[in-house]
Amino acid sequence: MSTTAPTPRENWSVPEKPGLDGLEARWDAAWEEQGTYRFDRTADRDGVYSIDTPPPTVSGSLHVGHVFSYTHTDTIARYQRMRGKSVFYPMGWDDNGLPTERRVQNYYLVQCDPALPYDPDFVTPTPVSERSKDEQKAMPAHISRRNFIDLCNTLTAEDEKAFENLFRTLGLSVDWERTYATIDDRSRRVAQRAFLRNLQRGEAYQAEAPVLWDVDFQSAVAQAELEDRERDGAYHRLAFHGPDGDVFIETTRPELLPACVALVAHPDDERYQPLFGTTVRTPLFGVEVEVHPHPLADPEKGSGIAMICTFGDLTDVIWWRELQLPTRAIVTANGRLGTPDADAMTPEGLALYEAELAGKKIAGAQQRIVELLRESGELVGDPERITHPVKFYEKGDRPLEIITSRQWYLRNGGRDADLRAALLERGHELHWHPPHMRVRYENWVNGLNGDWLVSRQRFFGVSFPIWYPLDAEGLPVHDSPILADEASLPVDPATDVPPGYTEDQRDQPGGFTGDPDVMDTWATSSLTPQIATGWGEDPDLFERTFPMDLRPQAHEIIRTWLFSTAVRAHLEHDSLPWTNTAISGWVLDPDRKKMSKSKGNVVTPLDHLEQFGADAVRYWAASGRPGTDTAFDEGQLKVGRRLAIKLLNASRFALGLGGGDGAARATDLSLVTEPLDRAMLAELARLVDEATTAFDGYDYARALERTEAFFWDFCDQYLELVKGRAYGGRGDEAAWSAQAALQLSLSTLLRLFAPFLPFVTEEVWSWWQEGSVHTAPWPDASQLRDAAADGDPQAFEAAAEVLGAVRRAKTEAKRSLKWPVDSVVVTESTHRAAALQGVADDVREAANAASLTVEVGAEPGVAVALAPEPDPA
RNA sequence: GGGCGAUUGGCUCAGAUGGUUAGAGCGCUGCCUUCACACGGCAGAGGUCACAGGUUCGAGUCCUGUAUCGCCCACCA
Repeated sequence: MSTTAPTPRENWSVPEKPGLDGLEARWDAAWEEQGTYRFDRTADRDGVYSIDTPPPTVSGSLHVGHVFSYTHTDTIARYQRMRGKSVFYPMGWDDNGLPTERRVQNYYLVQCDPALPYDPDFVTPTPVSERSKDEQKAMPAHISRRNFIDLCNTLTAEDEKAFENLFRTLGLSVDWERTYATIDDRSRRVAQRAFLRNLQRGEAYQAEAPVLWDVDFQSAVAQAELEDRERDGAYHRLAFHGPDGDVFIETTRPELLPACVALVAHPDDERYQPLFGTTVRTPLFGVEVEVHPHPLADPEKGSGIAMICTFGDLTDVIWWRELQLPTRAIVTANGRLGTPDADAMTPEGLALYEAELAGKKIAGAQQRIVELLRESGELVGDPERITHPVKFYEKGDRPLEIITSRQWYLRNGGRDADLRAALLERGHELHWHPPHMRVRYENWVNGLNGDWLVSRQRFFGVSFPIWYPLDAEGLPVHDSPILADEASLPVDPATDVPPGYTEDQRDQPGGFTGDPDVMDTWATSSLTPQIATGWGEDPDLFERTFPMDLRPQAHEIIRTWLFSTAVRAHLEHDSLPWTNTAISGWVLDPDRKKMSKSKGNVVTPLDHLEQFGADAVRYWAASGRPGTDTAFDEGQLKVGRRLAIKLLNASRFALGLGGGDGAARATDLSLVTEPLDRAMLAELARLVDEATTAFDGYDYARALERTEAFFWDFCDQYLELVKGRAYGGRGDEAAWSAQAALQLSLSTLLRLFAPFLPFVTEEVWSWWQEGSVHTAPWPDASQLRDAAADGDPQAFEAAAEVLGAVRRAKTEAKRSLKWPVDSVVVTESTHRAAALQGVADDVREAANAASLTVEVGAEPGVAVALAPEPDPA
């Protein structure tokens, strides 16, 4: 059973001079007022299409990349809506975490000091950018944690407004009544509830262990947040002293010599086999360290024997753990050398260390220890300069250190083969668009080297809903944490009191203390499906929307966001969080570099929206293939704008016929009798099939490209061919056929374009149709085929070819296109000649020809005889 | 080191399961102020489909290798 085309109104109103200006504001307001994109929660799960919209980091800048990928998702949302789904399309704001903290610090020039008490009279500072030059150079003001969080909330509220404005102008069909923020109460409640359940099922645990540590942020960071950066370094050749002579190792971290706990070489390395089990003395400090064999030691690297320090890199951690070595940590949380374990050094070594190295920053310590080693003769030769990859926190400025601390972990398969296999299987269950992106997920899962470290030593984030009892000495008993009741969530353990205690017991011996940490931002973001669908908050909504249909996101955060979300849903619901994921590419600048703020090549989208209009910007974005990086091209904006204008004008023509009296011919498809009209509709039916297939496969770009190609052909060929007849040149019935075909095709084309050009299509729709084009049904090919009946696409093709030949003849003769033609003689094959015969009158009229004859022949061709120049006399 | 993707006219890109003279748009050139559109229309020039082999009657399209670019991953002392 085919759906019929929407019925036009009785009275049409086609503007004299249609334009694009102001459409965004007008229709955004109308859609808001009419609730066009409101989620209909009476729909059951099968009738719903739910989208796990990426919450943009609101502390970041508005970026053309946002426009790009959010438009892709919006085209899918609009398509699904027109297919009759109730689209659940919320918007989240990611305002939680370090980027916000850092922005607040810089914006207001403040620093959070958790030791300070809350100041209830605190006044929001003037933004730095509005201060005088002198004031800008002032030191940051120290403020309490709660005041700091207030500032974070103030600033993110402003940022969120800017984002919403951008997205509204862009025409995202988001349900703006369904927004959330990753720091709001609901998100915090969900994050804390999920964590408590992880803890109760044994999926979350705490451990005292070496962790990667950013010395500037003074926080642990997770594997997923690392990046390698090439840095200059140098191999320093150091002499260790053994009973049978010196042993030489090479190191890029000589300042960690005081933290050296052993040497290590490959078990098969004959050069060092005699040393295994013996001890050697470290340079400068004279500490006895044992020489161990271990297969991870690479005989090819350096001198083939390495010093193990606690801790220079992740390999050190493995060796330390597997060889059960002692700990001699010297790097402190703030990136300076601290006090070593006195037992681990000779008295002379300790004295040297304290006099020369203790308290120095790492770089200074390295410089000084190299001087000392040179003086003692234990540095052999000159350091050999190299560049090598060094691990950084992706948002950090200094290399990561490894220090030992107590942290919360969440199991993610990094230490558990079964869980890892289950998560790989989830990756197979998920439908990836494009499919090859799954490999990145698998690479990541297979490369995990530990569980997910979820605690951060920061302030603006979701707290752990945990307290610890304090023993008689006032020390926390970490092994018996006090958990919050689910009903009390969200809690802030710094201000809320755990069950069974009173506030006056806080931080008192025998009392309690709150867990001071906050969760990793991904610990909240990994729950966006649960947050958006009301898990544990609104069971009815959850039932109708979870697991969600689509997760759109960028490829560089497959390892973080996509993976962590899959982990949480697997643990909590034993399911995928969504059935599809659409991975968008990046926007590149014309030099094919990824656009980024630091490179200063970011194009701001607001200017382009203003200059070219939202539909044009969306056109450019939707031309980017799924998962493909796309160069920013202002030329495409012009093309998009031209398309939108063309749509206005072609519509004005199609609807303005017959005196613009609003004769709704499209309701009576039996009116379509002319072969040309039927041929065009037959091709249009094919287009609908193609666009539908493309959209079902999440290939919005293909749907757009095909629709656009058809439309230009429609304008350039069909409209010209049909014009005379549509005006009534050959009688009412012939005109009605054209008018009905025009109305049907326009209705179809507007709906095919609606996901891409929501403003101009809605504008035209409003001239002659009831309701919104965005809630109209997606075009139905079978209805078009009914109207096309015996329509032969070849008739349209042949007509266009002949018209082209006539135009060429006129152009070559430098005549205007309306120049009269005496005769056109077409020679064609039998079938094409027959097809052409049926549309000959349309072609003759469009060519302004006195006669047109079609002959059957072996040599196809078109002979055009132009009318002669009129006699000037 | 492992993997993924890309390489088509000056530029930005299409070319699904291999099949007639490789397509658009921008830019360029020329013409046309035509009653939907000068925020326009019509037409034209312009391509050894990165390179080298191979499969096939036939390859931009499949296979192998090479090069360049981008990205992801990896326990680089």
